Amino acid sequence: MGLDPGRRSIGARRNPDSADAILDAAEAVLVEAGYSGFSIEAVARRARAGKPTIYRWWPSKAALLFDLYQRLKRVDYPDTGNLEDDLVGFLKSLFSHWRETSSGSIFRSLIAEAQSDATVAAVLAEYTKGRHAHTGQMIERAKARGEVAADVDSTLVADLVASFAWTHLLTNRLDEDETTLRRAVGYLLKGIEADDAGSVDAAAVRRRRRRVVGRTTR
Amino acid sequence: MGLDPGRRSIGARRNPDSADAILDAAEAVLVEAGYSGFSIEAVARRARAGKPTIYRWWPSKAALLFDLYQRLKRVDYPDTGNLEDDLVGFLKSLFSHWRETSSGSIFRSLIAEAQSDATVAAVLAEYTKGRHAHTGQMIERAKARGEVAADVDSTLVADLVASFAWTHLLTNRLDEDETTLRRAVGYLLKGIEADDAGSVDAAAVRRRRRRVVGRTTR
DNA sequence: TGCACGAAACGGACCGTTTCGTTTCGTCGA
DNA sequence: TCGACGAAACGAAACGGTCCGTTTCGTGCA
Repeated sequence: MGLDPGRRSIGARRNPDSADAILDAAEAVLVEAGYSGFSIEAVARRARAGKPTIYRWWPSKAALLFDLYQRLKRVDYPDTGNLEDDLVGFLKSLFSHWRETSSGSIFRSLIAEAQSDATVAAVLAEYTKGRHAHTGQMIERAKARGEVAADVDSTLVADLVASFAWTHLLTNRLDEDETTLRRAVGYLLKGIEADDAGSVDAAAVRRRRRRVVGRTTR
Repeated sequence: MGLDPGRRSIGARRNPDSADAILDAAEAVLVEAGYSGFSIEAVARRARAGKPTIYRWWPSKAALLFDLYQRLKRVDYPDTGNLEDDLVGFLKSLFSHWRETSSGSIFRSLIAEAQSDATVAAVLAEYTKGRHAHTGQMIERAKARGEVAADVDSTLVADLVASFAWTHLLTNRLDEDETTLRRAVGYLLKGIEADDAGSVDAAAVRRRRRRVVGRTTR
């Protein structure tokens, strides 16, 4: 929370009831009216608060959304000793959290807001960097167990996983069943290439990489 | 274009110059002022057109954006005979198209707009479904060549590839070099799991799939 | 004569800010 | 110990501004 930055001496303190009422109202407005109906005026009305009070503590609509999101966000980064289960568990946890709380709407709104406000984009980038680090650790653990190749870029893998989650959030597809999640994770872990004949050994299969420069046709 | 639906008899026809001027102005405004500055008023001002003229032909800001996007969109779906090259080529083509024309800004705006307007979301979903079909065909071709396992869900793979593209668009990361793209595609094609010892054959490596039910810990 | 056009204006919503009177709460002196 | 004082936060109202989507008007083309 952006509380009490430049307090000098005496005077009334920030009213925590008011702050709570505003956050509660913000969440309610977002859920009931959606992102398009989410305005500072609407939040103030609902919270029976003055607009200046909101602007005093939150510099922008996005700051309010961020506080709102962090008030809810609790997602598991499982550690089962098996990367597939870790990733599937993470996605399941994230999707249901987004689905069943207002977190989904909030995060969607933040991403949308970031498209028209560079400041929000920067903060969001910082935030997701931290999140990717968590996911990356799951992969690094698997690497340490010898489950994942040593030269794998765990940041990039985390990026791929998060991308999947983001797009499904943005396109209202948070209802994927576990089978689909497991399949998607499976592709990432084991690839989609055919096993060829059973006689060819693994290394050879993977080494068969044509580096054709590939003039792209229309 | 949403042109001339209920024309009855005589009278002045739609002025194509005006339509072009509006689309040109819309593109210019979007590029110069960004999505936050992209308003019907601004477009009308720039095009020296009346707002009613715009509203007459485009029911919403999003419809204008769609027309704008389709005026530019030309992306390659390469067919090199090798899936990795196809996918990398596709991503390269898409990223550079988004980067070097106004397409990127336009599509970003469309996605953002879809977050606050269900109609736009529906149209966008329809559109992307068509695009995924194109990507899916690349995978199906590879399947026909025996390059990809027969039971792979090509729609889901297309979804993963598109997700990567979307997030990079939305987070201003369209400048990935070919190496990174190739790596990302490689993970999807070949997986990230370790090859284990060189002695183990491919099928065995891939068959070693632990289906642990995996109680997720905190 | 019918329709598209540009221009102007409409009421309404929201923006971010300012003004006002009130309330809350440290502080300091009596 | 207590009450006056002042700084700061508060709710309410109003500001000028922008944009929304619509209506009205006069002009011009077919």
